[in-house]
Amino acid sequence: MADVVTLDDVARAAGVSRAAASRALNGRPGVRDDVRERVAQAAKSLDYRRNRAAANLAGGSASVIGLVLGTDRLHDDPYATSLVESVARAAASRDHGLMLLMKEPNQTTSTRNMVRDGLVDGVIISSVVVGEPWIEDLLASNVPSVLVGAHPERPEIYSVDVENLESAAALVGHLLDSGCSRIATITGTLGRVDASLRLAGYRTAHEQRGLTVDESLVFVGNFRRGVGYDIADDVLGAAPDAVFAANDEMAIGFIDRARERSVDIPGDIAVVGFDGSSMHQHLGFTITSIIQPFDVLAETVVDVLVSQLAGGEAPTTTMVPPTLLKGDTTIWEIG
Amino acid sequence: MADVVTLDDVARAAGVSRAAASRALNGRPGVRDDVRERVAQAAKSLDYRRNRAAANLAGGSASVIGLVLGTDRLHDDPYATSLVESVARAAASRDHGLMLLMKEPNQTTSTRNMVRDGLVDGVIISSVVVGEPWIEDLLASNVPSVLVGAHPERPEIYSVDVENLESAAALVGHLLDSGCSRIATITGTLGRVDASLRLAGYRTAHEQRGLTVDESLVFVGNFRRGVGYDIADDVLGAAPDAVFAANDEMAIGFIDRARERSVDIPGDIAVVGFDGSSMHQHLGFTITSIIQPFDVLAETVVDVLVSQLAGGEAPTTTMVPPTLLKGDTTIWEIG
DNA sequence: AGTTGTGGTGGAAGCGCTTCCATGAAAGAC
DNA sequence: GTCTTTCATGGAAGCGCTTCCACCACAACT
Repeated sequence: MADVVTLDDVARAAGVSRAAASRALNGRPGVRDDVRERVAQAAKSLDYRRNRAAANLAGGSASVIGLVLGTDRLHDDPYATSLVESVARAAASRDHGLMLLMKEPNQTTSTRNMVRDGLVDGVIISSVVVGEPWIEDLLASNVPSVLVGAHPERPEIYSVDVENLESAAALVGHLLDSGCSRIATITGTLGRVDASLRLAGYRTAHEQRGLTVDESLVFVGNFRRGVGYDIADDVLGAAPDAVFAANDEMAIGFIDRARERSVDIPGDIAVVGFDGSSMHQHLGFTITSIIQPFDVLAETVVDVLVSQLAGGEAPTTTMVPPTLLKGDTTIWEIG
Repeated sequence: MADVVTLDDVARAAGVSRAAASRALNGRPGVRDDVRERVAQAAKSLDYRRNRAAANLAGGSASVIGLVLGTDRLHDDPYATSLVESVARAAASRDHGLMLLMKEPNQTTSTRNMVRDGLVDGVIISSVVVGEPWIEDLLASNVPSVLVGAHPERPEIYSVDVENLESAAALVGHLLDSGCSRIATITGTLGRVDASLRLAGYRTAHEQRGLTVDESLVFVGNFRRGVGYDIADDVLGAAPDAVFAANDEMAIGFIDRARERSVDIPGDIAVVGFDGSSMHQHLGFTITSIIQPFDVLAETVVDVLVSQLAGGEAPTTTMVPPTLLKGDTTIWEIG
């Protein structure tokens, strides 16, 4: 792969030792400013790039982060897909590599090994998998890690999150305030944090208004579009005047079935989702939803991890503000 | 990160030198079988994992492959999404890491640098980007690489492909043979190899039957669902009795619009797509299409790359057989 | 002037691995 | 029985980097 420019070359060109050059380039203290400048110049003019494998081996960082996904399928999981996309972008813009660590049949070994093998400096973990043995195993190995999505039972782990509970409560609250009284909900995969929080938000909205949740309006889903479709008949049977699906995918599934049965949305039933993923799908309509700001989320999570790697500090949990997407599946007052 | 088991430990436990242990573990010649066995035992019982950064630095391989994507968006690109998913799985199952190298604003540097930085042993490149400067640059740097999708002008580069042209021709041929006479086509992004080949297949099917293509039935698209929708009015204006969209996404867009205009599919117009991605989308119907066998494709492409890295040989171009998906958007004879 | 900082600097060690090369033992050839 | 060939084996070098530590110069104190 052609002649490689090493740190030695840079040091020589700058007239300093390799040690000084290394410090200069890595922003370590103990280098005079003019020397630092001189080294930078030399590096640039030689088109130097540090060998990350060597840096890593010598105790530095390889500048590679792993993204641990709680799923092995991307093709029907807009949330995971958007996360991958955004994190990849954010990592690249910070000159970090992104290693994709998907949940695998051989998860136990695979992901853990990538980390053990020293290929990855730190990991970003989708919080939905916290609690699973292979993740606990990973966390126990003390790799620097940041969760996407705070985990209530693990407040000590760094995390970046949107306000699942509050947002869900606001969304459902809006429905209640605009006159809906029988709001059904299709939950996400129970046991997943985001699913629980969104369900909790649903309950909170009711409680805040002194209302009691009719438990027969709570339907258990799994975040997949298919379940939204399949469960729609049951939901319709409960005669709700609104539906809060824990993500847009299930909302889409529900709407598909409802329309097949000639139910008017939002006329007969208002529908709200979560994630905002309906926006990208050219459905012909958009679902009222909470938009996960994936780009901001990803940039933040990468920044938190990178600063953690650099030994810096950051708030344990960083919140990212979500946005309300006023879609076509609810009725909005004029103005 | 706890105590790390090194090759030295393994060698000591097996009662051999580090050199021998290395050779044994890497399947290099010059080690007696019983020794090889003993080393393997020791490694297993110590739960040894080689440090890939060190291996890489020392001239070995890091067992990391890069996946170079021709897009920076996954969320509305089922093809890219499926590719990522399948390649990640295939790589993991072969104990290789997968570095995601998306096309970036700073593509020129980013991807190239990851490779230069020695983080990646070889790359898998989506052939759609061959010809772009940053890719040419990458190829010129002599990194072992394999294309997903053969590139007609670069037959010398290893590639794995499905028969785009032949499959498209078969699909369109089927429409012609079943009585359609005005088949419109919505092409992919012109300039992309797969788009050209599928269009060529469309023409070939006509030629094979001594028919001439009515050029007013050729509509230029870009593989996105939106364009399928937007261009639908024009397409319908040409009064076709069938439509061949260069991928399922555009077919979906077209169908959405056609149905809004109360066109019966497949009654009034038969529609065929490509990729088979409609399968995963719970649309309520499936589009007659050519299924890209992503898992097979991914495994093959990873295998070709890995064997290339190992210095082995492979056919320059490997073809993977696609499958016909008999969907609901064309009419099939009974039986 | 003598002493104690202070902070920039380079020498050298060493991260864990692969591979070159010299060594030595075993096996075949004369 | 000696001489060569073959092949497994271990010693040692070195991949490119970071960092420890000793060093030195200079400034700021008694």
